[in-house]
Amino acid sequence: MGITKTETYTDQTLALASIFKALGHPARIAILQYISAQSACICGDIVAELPLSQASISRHLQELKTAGLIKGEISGTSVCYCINGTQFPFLDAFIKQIQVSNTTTCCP
Amino acid sequence: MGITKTETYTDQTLALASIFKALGHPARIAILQYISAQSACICGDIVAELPLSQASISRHLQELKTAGLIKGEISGTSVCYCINGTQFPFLDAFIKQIQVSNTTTCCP
DNA sequence: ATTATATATTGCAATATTACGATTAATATT
DNA sequence: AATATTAATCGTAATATTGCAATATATAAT
Repeated sequence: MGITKTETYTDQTLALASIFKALGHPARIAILQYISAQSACICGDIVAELPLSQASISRHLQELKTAGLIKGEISGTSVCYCINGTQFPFLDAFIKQIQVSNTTTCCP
Repeated sequence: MGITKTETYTDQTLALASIFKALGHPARIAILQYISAQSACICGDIVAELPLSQASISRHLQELKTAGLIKGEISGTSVCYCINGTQFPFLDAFIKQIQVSNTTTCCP
């Protein structure tokens, strides 16, 4: 029914899932890659770069911000977006944790 | 509109997004963690472990398998699931790539 | 062969996501 | 003050996801 029983999962599991969910769209991957590719941070020319409307980009940026993957600073009439690195070690740890078990034992 | 213009993104971007999307649900995170927590691989007692119906678990397992995150081997009447480690270095590389840019420069 | 067990698949219904156009809010420029 | 620019928000339509019940399939045990 499209409902997820959030109370039955640990906070960590829910947090991981929500961050990965934010990464689970090509537009948001592309936005992250674009922001990270510039040495300085970028404002609204992400709109010019991607084949999406300004409204759609804005929504994706909002989702990335909510997930804690980017920060946005208002500078005059434009907004400067940058990578927020705080969540990535968390993701990294999860990936490593899963990966390690793989190398030890698996199906015979 | 729920449509994603797949032709406008690179294959790599699409691949990353689809793997992250598969990770973007707490049930699937929990399934991965459960499989990896066991030293040997596990069959259908994932159903006993999580508060979801057998059908729902089956769907999630299918999605994880499609994303290349797990493998399933039939052994008699049960299926043995294991982590498929091939995709994780790919994810790891992406995360590192984004993270690096963060440390160099960001909003003043 | 029949029954039991384990997993997969299918067909819904409820909910969420995605994207767009239009509008709004806020700051800059003239 | 009037206009332009930038970004967020709202409303709407199309599509996808999620989860359950029911069913199907396949192997094991009796």
